[in-house]
Amino acid sequence: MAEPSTKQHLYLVDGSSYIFRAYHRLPPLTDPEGTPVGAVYGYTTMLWKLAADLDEADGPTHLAVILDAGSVSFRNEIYEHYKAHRPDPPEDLVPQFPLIRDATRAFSLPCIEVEGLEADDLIASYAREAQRRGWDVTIVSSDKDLMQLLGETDGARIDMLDTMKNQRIYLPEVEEKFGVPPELVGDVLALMGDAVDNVPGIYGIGPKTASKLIAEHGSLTAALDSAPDMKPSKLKERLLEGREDAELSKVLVTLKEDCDLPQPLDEMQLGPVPPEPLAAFLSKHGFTSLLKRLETGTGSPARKTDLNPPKPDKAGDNGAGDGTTANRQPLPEMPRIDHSAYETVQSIERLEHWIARARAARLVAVDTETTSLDSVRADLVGVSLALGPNDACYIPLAHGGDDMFAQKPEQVPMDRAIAALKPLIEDDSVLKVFQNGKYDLNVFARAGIAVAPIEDTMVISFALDAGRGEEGMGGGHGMDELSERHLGHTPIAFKDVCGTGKKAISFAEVPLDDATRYAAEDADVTMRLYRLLKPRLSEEAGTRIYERVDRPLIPVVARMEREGIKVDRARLARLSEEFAVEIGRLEGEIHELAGQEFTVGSPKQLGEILFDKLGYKGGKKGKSGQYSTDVSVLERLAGEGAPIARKVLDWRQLAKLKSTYTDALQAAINPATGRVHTSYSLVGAQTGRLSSTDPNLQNIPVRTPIGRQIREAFVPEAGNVLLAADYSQIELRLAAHMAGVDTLKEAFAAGEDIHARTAKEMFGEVTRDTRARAKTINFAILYGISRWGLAGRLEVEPDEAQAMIDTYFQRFPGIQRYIHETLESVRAKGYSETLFGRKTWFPRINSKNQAERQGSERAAINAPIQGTSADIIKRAMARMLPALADEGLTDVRMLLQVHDELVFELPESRVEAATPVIRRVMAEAALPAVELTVPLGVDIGTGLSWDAAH
DNA sequence: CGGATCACG
DNA sequence: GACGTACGTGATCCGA
Repeated sequence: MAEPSTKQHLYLVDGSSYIFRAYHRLPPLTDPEGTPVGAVYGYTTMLWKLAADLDEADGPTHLAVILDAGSVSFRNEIYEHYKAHRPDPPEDLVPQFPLIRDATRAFSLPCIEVEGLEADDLIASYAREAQRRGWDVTIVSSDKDLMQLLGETDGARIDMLDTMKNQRIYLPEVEEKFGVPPELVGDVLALMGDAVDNVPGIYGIGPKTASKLIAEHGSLTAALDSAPDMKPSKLKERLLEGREDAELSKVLVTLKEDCDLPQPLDEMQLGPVPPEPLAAFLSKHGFTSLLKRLETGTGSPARKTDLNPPKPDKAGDNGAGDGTTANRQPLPEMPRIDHSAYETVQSIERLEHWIARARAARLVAVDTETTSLDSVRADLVGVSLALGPNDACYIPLAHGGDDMFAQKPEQVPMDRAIAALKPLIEDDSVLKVFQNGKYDLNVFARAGIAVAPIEDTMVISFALDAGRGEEGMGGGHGMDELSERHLGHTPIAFKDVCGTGKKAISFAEVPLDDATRYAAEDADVTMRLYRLLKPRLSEEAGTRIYERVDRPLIPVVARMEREGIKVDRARLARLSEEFAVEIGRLEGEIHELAGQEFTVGSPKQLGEILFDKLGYKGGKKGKSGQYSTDVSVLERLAGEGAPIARKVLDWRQLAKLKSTYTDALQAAINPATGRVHTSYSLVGAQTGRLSSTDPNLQNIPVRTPIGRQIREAFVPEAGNVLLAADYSQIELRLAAHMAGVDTLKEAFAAGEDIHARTAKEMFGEVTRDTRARAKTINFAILYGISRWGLAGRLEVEPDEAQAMIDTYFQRFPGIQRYIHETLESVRAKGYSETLFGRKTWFPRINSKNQAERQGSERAAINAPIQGTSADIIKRAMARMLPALADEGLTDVRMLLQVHDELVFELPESRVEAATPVIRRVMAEAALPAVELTVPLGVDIGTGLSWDAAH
């Protein structure tokens, strides 16, 4: 081996870690074919710069790219959880992994990966080998694990280069970050752990403590050995308890420096880059500025002798499905979205053609375009259909606006199109796939079309992935998010087509070519999502909840939205006025007491008035540095004789009622129906509950007399009544069943007052006070109790609260076991389950962050109970109208759902007949799937307002 | 646009 | 080095 005349300098590029960082720092570019290439572009420019540094003083003479191969390494044999909790890479990054290899080949650079070895290990081994030969080495990465390698041996130096920050990393930088020299970095890492790689470290020891300990004792072993002699402290306990974790972690973070080297160092020599494959690559992905530079030779990259000839490129055809790589979630074989493949259907003949094809396929994705987000007000503008990837069309129906004299584009007349589509959309042998089908059902309903049968990708996603969102990755079920996550594709944004804010235009004004790209793409994406998600239902046990609970509910909830509920506008207006007068009066008094005018609605100003100006005691600032002025604080001040506090409380109540209810509800009345139509979200709450928006009719006041006046404004049509049916204590009943608490089950069976019974068990006697406390404790149990939380609510010391919890567990054996078993199961599986099989995911259940973890634990205790209750009322809703119809009660309308309550409107004459049916359907809603060991009680009332029906 | 507050189950 | 104590929602207002 001849000694080189000048010093050799090997650059080792940590390709895998680079691409993750580039992805997050660069905008989401796509190439001409629609493949996301933002990270690849960053990677390409980096290689360009490195290769161009060939003749620089400290530049590379040799260069190789090292990649991770696969997701399992020898470290998993040592520790099965290693890197186990890494979120899957973002979907628009996945197709870029194979392109990294393409880019490297385009530069004719060696690209090295070995199954079972991480890039870090290969880098370490190559670096040491080069160092032995007396070469300098630069590791192009910013991975802290690699900092262990830095330093100089026999004049051969290893350093790092962070190209993103354009920063050299050497001993001072390591010292600054870890407070120790490179050879001790591994020891620090072993103590502190690494949440991203799931290296445990020692629980409760962070970077600060870890580097302090290692710096002080000189090594991990010495630090651990020192523990027994330390004076008693949390740290001492943690060190003693965590010794094994730390030793395991040390093994995990130690780099393997003696890997077999698949390609000799000499072959990594860098020379001028041959322009040919590079030009082809740059042009394919639309990197035009680099292409221009290559052609003009300005700053052209260097090249190396061609030892790694590019192979024929197959992966590039699809950008996905290249199963060779860290691509752990291979995309299905679908061609990329191609907007030019879509058809604009402008004649009845073409429409008939598409309808015939859809019939033959028996499966079609459908999407409607309208004038409004409010499905009950929306007018139909067009319909899109998709039969398969890129096989989609858009049928414009009302483009050109409603100006009768304006020039309108050629389109099938609305009535002819509706007449042609109706038989297809109503055909029970053709499955219609929607994304959020409830919306389209309402739109079609207004056009006189009753859609069935349907599938809904949004609802399927919810059955599979509720709660699954993690840091940096959305967990929603909207089309754009699903497309990003599952297809790696960003659909055209609505705002790019219609604009936003004042300049926004109606979809009816969008030119047909833009409209077609947008609308047909939505149907296309929906069909693609369906193909991907539907098979997962059976693979991941989602079929039961989807088919038996959520899917049947879609048309039922759509119908409830269309029904709406009548509100008495005059009554609300009167209330608004009364509230306004009272608010004005209180405001004057508050200003008087404060000695100045200020914005009463500003918690910031109020806090300063109360605690700084007026000098009341006990002001507590939160982390925003602001005094808290919430009810509990103001109640306390009022009790301590601060007259202003009571007035502010009254002011707040009225201001809330006026702005959120009396004013807003009047504005929400649909002029066409004279009723208020809420929109329910089927995927809003992670537990499976519905949520209600625009307006929210699930939080109409009920707890105070003044608030209940608002309920009085919810009324039936003349000759009708409102009927409210609610489950009594359903969550406590379910808890008694699920935890198998005999005492509670017996009490429910006997129809006892459950809080009173709890009081008797807990305190020996039932008084107003003990019953109230028992009620609080019952709820605390459902929500995942902590002694401090309960102490705060009951205004007792944490010790006393703990004693009550102990008593509760003792009196109601089963509860503690339920909590323990639920948590164990969620920790192991990652999700909780309801009695009907609904999953809720808890990605933070094993978090190292205590607050985060405990939060997840409380939610996980509650989710099966709240979720089972939601399943039950949903089943009742799906059965309700058919059950009533069976009794000839076709004029009962189901209007609202408020978690454990259903509200109906019906002719007064029907109350007697309907009441037992409603009661039976609700009480038996769990059957036959689940046989509960407690009865479900249902309270029913009727009246001429929602308030009176209670 | 986030925080504070408060309406509901 | 800390931390923040009850589950699940949505609407409104203030103020940066």
